[in-house]
Order: sequence, then structure tokens, then C-alpha cells
Amino acid sequence: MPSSSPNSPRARFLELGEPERALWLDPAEAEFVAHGFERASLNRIIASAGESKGRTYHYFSGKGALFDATLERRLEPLAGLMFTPEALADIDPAGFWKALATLSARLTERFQQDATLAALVRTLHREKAAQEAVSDKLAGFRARIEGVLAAGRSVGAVRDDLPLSMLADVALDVLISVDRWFARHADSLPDGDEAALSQRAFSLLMTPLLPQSKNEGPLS
Amino acid sequence: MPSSSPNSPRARFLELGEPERALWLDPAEAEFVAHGFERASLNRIIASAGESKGRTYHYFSGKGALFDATLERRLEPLAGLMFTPEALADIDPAGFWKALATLSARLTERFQQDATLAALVRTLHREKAAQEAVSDKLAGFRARIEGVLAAGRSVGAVRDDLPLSMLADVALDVLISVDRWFARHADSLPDGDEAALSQRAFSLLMTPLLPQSKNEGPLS
DNA sequence: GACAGTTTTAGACCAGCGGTCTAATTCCGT
DNA sequence: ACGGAATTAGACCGCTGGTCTAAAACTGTC
Repeated sequence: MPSSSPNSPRARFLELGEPERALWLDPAEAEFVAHGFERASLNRIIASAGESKGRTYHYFSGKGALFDATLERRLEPLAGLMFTPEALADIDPAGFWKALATLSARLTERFQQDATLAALVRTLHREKAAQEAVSDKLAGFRARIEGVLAAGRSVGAVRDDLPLSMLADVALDVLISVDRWFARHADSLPDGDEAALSQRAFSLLMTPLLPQSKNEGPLS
Repeated sequence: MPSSSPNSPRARFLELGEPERALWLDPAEAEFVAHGFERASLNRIIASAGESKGRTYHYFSGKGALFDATLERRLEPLAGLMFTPEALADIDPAGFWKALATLSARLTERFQQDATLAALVRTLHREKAAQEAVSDKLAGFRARIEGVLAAGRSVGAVRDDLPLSMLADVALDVLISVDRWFARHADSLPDGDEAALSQRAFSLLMTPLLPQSKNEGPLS
């Protein structure tokens, strides 16, 4: 289902063959990975692709659309990793969190393997303009998180004393926060520690979402 | 203690009188609040201040320094709200979290009262370039958080199975996340709900930091 | 008061930005 | 071979943050 976002590549572009699409997407990816979104120069991408402004704007409505297409190419192969909210319908709380831990581990693994994907996605963490450029994708992802949490709530795995949208916000931001920590400290981490640490860090995501009756802590 | 950051205003500027400082800071604040950091136009600020490029660059090394000075003016009155790590030295876990909850409530209140301060700080949430412009301030704030968490750890209020820097990152990002949620939903919130909700939301910050022995949850 | 040296000031200027637009060219159905 | 549509090149636009020159204002010394 093609998005009607103003930042999608024009339909024409998708009709091009893969090698011709790569003509733009390869230099664009390199530029975005190297400089992020705002600091990336569209003129440089065009020059590096050996293309002209006219042709480029014929296929893309602007810099944002090029970023969208660049990200899309890397995101597409990941679609299979996500599970649907329906798969979580009949499950007990322990199973729910187990499934989420598994998904989290899989995504972590993918990010470690694909540094380019990781760099592109991390651009989204950092730059508001980049988020706006792919706001459709982002809204879809946010909706999926909220769907998963709603499913978790319906089986008693997720607290219901705070708005779901707040929980989804926090969940997403904790994910980002932990990912960023690992990205920043990956080099100085002894081999093997990373996996163990990553597993323990999952509790940073889980505990704030748990029903607070199960999670009293030292405060009344 | 003046910072040696390349983005501080030059010493000359601080020697100017308050009304003359406001000549730049008022238009700058308006521009940054309206457009954020990157989208703010230095040329517009200068024109709006009725100043010249030369004079402006005489007092500020660039746009970042102007942003720094703008933020500093709003942040200065808040210094008294923070407590020192030492004040947390001899305290039990319940007291530690109580003190943090109080601080959090105070800061929340301030943000509600001072919309300009809130908008400026939220620029920091969103724009990496803005963060870089005041990296000194940010590093100091991060260090204070880590200090507070270290104090909490020494009295058994904070978990020690994950690196302190990771906990500090997550704590800061959860703070930001929750603040952003309230900023986004403040309008559609019934009066009075906000305070209660905000109090409950504090658990989003606390629970991931608690020792996990006190916080087993449904997963082994 | 005259001069010299420093500090302050104005604003022209720079390269580069994302995006628009015109005009030439290529393509394609008839 | 023609005509209209799709495609393409790149000049051009207003704007950006930042640099630089040269004039003006200020300061201390005779």
C-alpha cells in the first residue's frame, strides 16, 4: 500500500528497475549515514549520483522523499520480524513478555549486523526534520507499539493506570535510549558481555509497563 | 564559573548591562521558541534586534552562543531547585525516592508556569544541533543525574546490575518522554487530572531504576 | 589639542543550501 | 513525419550562517 505522504518517492520512481533506483539510493544512503538528514546535502547526492536536479526532482518531491526511499529500502527486509497484535491475543503475561523479549533480541541482533540500517534509524532518533520526513512510517510504527501494548493490557501484562499513549511513548523512548547506549559503548564492551547486558536491559523496558500491583517498590 | 565552551557568549557580552543584553536575548528567545534552533534565523534575530552582523559577532561567536545565552538566562533562576548529591548521602531508599519525587514535582510545576522555559528546553529534546550548542550545560546536567543515581545506589535505592551511565541515560530519556507527553496532551486533559497523572507517571521513572530483587515481575 | 593604537561597528560579501522554473530534448502513438 | 506529452539539464532564486574590510569611536600619551 503506497503512502500518500508528500515525502514518498513519486510513483514513477518505483517503476524504475532496481539498478537505476540504486543510482540515487546508494549515494543518498552514504550521504545520510555520513551526515544525518539535515546536514546531508541534496546537491552533493545529486552530483555524486551523476544526475541532474531536474531528473532528481522528477522522481522525488524533495530531500525528504529521497530519505524516505533510502530508509524504505533498508526497512523492507525487516517486515517479517514484527509479529501482529493478533498473535498476542491468547497469552499469559509471562508469555507476553517472553515474546517481547524475543522480538527485542532479534531486532538488536539485526542492528548489530547491519550498521547502515542502524545509522539510518539512529538519524531518526536525533533529528526532528528526519522524523517529519518519514512521519507516515513513524506513525505506523507507533501504532503497532500501541497495539501490542493494548494486547498486553488485555491479558493483564501491562498496567492500566496510565494512558496507553503515554506508555507507548515511554516504551519507544526507552528502546531508543538503550539502543543509543549500546551504540555509544559497544566498543568498550568485553565480548559476550553485550548479550548478557542487553538481556538484563530489557527490564528497563518492561518494569515501567508492568501493573504496579506487581511492582510496589519502596514507595507507597 | 564561566564555561570555556566555544558556544558561550564572549566575556564582553556579560559585561554589558541587563537592558542591553536583552536587546539580543529578547528577539533571540522569541525566534528560538518559535522555530527551534536550526530553523531559527540568525539574520532575522539580528534584524529584529536592530543590530548589525558585526556587532553581533563581536559579542557572540555564532548562533550557538546566542542560543546558549538565551537558555542561560532562563535556567539561572532554577539553580536553587536542584539538590546536591551530598544531601542524599544518609537516607533510606524510601526517603531517596520521596526526595526525587518532590524534585520532579517542583520541576514539573516550573515548566507549567514558564512556557518559554519549557519551549526552550524542549528544543533540546528535539534537535541534536541545539544539544551540541550547549553541550557543556548538558554534560553538567547529565553528571548531576549520574551523581544522584550513584548516591541512590549507595543506599540501596538504585539497582546495580546495569551500568550507571545506562541508568542515567534511561532516566533522562524517560523524563523527557513523559514531559513531552504532557506537553502534547495538556490541552485535552481535564483540570486536576494532570497533577494526579503526573504523580503516577513518576513510577515510569522509578521502577526501571529499582533493584530488581524488589521488582521481580512475571519474568524469571 | 594632536596623534597613535586599540576596540567597536556596519554591512558587503562568500559559498552553499533546498527548491523552482524554463527551455531543450527525447519519446511515443498515430 | 508529425504533434503532443514526458523527461531532462541546469540556470536561477531567496535564503542561510559566517567572514572580512574598512570606517568610526574610543583611549592614553605627549
